[in-house]
Amino acid sequence: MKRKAGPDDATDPRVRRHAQTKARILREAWKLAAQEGVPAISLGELARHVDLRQPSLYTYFASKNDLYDAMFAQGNEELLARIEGLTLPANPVDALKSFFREMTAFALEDPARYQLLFQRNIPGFEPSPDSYALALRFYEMYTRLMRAAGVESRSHLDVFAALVAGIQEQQIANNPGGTRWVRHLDWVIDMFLREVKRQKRSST
Amino acid sequence: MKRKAGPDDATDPRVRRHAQTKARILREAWKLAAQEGVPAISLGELARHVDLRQPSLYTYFASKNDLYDAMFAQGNEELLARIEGLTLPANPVDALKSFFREMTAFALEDPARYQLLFQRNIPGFEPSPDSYALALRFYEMYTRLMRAAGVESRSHLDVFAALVAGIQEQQIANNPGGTRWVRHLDWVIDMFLREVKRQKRSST
DNA sequence: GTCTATACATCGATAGAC
DNA sequence: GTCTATCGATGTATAGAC
Repeated sequence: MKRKAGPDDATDPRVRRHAQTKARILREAWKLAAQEGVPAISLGELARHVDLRQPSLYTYFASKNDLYDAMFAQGNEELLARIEGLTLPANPVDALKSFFREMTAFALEDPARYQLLFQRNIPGFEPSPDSYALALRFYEMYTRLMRAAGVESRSHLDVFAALVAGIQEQQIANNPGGTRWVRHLDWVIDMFLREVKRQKRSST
Repeated sequence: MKRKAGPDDATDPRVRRHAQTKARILREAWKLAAQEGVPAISLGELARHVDLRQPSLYTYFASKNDLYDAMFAQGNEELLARIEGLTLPANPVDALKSFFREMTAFALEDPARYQLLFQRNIPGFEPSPDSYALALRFYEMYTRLMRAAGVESRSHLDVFAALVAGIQEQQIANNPGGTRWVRHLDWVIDMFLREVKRQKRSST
């Protein structure tokens, strides 16, 4: 008995073409975001770059927020694929360094994407629960690696994430393309782990 | 011989009134910024709050950028007044902690002001040279105190500023009104100074 | 110095023909 | 699915009367 093709059937050529155009729009949206920042994307400009009229975009995204949400989800998927694809060293400290090296490379190669995923300044954008779940998966990986390196408390997790974000943000804002800040990440990690050990020692 | 009153003469009642109205506009602009963020300030809304029509604002500010610049300068002057008004402990480390305690309090009491002064995300705003000179004075104070505490290299100054900014930004973004991040500033300072000492020791 | 009126631009979103 | 046409709102800035 032949199954009737639903709107999600990837073999339906109309569905395939729809998905392809949607992907093309997203690709172009990332390009625009890289040039002028995510908040500066306008649907009119985006439509011109994909050879469509601006209202036609609404066939693919119900609203501008929907477009942002698709970008947010895609960015998180890219990040997760890269992080989960890493073969991490057995040594937990080295694993942590590899993790952050990869994450920092990801941040620097597309600051707009980093802004969308981690700074979330974009006015009027709120990620959907489904997209946000992807972001949580990254955070869980972070906590797991930190725990393996001896960092357990929420305070320490909070502070360390803030320190790393601070370095990455200064790098992107003040020295794009360089390494003025991020080249110090390794010793900052060592410094922090030493401090955690020290606090544990002195609290007993 | 009586001096002719120029347009800067503070005794000229018209000049005084102009300055007062300008100050009132600025006060209201800060209020609006605190509510919806600096970039969301619109001249129309601002005019309504000071009981003027929107075009009348152009008597006081030549453009929106001029308004931002006046806010930027005023914010920096407030910060400098607070910092320079501190009676700092003789111990350089304690002095550094006092300095950052005051700066953090300043940041938390008006996140929009902090954003304008230190994050500078505001689209289309570029501070004038005069205003920027104020920001440099703050940075000089920072370097002076750091040097007194044994931190000399540009790398260390860079990294530490990034760490502090990271903590402050996470605090503002994720826990406004709380102390989830900033309550750790003191031990982060200690940790950093210890690390600098350690690096000096091991490099000889 | 303040006002009315308006120019001028940009933007997101919808209606409805094809 | 794409288009033209348009709505409706918002925004900065200017012209010119009073």
